[in-house]
Amino acid sequence: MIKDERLNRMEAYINAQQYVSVDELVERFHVSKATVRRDLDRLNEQGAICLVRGGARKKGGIERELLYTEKLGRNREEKVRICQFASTLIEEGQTIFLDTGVTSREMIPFLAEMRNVHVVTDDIWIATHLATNADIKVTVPGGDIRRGFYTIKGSETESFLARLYVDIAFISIDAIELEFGCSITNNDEVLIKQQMISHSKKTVMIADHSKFETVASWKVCPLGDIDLFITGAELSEPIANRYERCSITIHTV
Amino acid sequence: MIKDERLNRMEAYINAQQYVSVDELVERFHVSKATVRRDLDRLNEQGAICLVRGGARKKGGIERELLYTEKLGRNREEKVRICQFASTLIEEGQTIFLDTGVTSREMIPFLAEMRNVHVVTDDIWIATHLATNADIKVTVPGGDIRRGFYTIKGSETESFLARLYVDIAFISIDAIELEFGCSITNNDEVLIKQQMISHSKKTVMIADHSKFETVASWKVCPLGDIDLFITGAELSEPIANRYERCSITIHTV
DNA sequence: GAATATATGATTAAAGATGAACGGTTAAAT
DNA sequence: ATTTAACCGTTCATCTTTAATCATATATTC
Repeated sequence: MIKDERLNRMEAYINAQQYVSVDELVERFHVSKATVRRDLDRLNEQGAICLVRGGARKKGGIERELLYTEKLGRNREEKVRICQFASTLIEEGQTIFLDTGVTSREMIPFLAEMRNVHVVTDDIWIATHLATNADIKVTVPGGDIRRGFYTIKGSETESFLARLYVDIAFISIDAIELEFGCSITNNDEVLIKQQMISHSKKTVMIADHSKFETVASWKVCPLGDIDLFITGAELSEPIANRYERCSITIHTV
Repeated sequence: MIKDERLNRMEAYINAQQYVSVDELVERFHVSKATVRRDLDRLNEQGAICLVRGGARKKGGIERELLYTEKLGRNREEKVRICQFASTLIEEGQTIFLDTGVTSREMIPFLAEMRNVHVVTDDIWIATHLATNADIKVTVPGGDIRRGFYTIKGSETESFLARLYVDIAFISIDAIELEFGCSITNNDEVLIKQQMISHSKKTVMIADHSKFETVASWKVCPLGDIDLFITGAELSEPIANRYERCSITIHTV
């Protein structure tokens, strides 16, 4: 086994077991005590575990896992704010559609705190994480997986969503512009997004401020189709005002 | 094998395995250490993988979850053997169904090395991992997620699978017994498994030896419905023979 | 077909990782 | 308080991995 792999597994093992002795690790990883100690030292330096006499102990809290995701993606902190507000719109007993995308992922922790909510999502990454962490009903449409993006797509997806009507559709988008409306780079998802926009009591767009005043290849809908845009306070005042003047509702958080 | 193909496969293999040593790659691709290193360097430059001492690691966060199950799962090594053999049954251009379950998960690395194969699975954990690691077409049925098990189920799933016919269905099961046949503990999945068994040219059961000679609550099908059972060599000779005498085909690995 | 570029495998020195041994330290048992 | 056993850190010899160089083989280009 590669050293790096051993370190990773050791960390995972310690986290799973709460506490492990050096001898136990020697057995499990087939290395000498000296090496185990060196490994534990290293994990300790990284702040991954807690050294104790005779072995190591799991470090309390989730701070490390957060570090991972924190690095992922631009404007993550803004996305969290957007989703926090978005989640307050959801009421007990409602069915919501959660569109695929990295912004939508930030909804997971807030959905995890809810109970009587039914989430339909075309993102298997989100579905998988909701299935693990949340105690709510999760449904996915059928279809083909778009590699790397975890998106379910295709005719099967479209016919599934055609039969679905939800209370709120949370849609994410690549570009927002007054003239061209909402647009995305991938043609495959146009029909799906359109369907969810028309098959929902309320359509909410979750998009960080960088999406405004840009245009992508494929038009999804005019801005008027969206009931509410949620974006970060980073969106400049003049731009926001210009949209408001065209009767577009933007909520900045 | 030409260089470009080797690089592609190497990348897929590393992504599927999480960690791979230089020696392992030397074995697998029949090239020298020097070449493997050069290949890894190149993949690293492209940002496709992550170099570590002794080999390479999948880029991005290591799937901790996989590492957990790897250690915690019973008979994992046997399951790997079973899946390795099972994967050899798949031919170029075929569509296969891969049933939900921990055994099925071990198919992922072998599927990751294939190209022209279409996988349909009712397990979003498997779908997510194939979407990340493998370069093959993946399809999921629509339906509700069974919490903690990552299984897609419900009437939507059933109607989807009713419209599907595959070359090989790889089914996993909780219990196998001569009289009662194949059975599972969860009623929800009975119909789905039945549908896949009848809607496939060939039905292959992947089950570790501990499943034999046990009975679970819900009958799925008689043993005769299964074309081939694959299990570990741990299955005792007398038991295997008894099944063979009843015209049940068991392949032990 | 010759010249050039690219790919591969062998060799080797330097860096890194490992395991054993030893002495000092700590914690528990008496 | 003393003893005892386990634990920890250090040092050093050994083995593994890496990176660089060179020679050979294979493709490409003109």
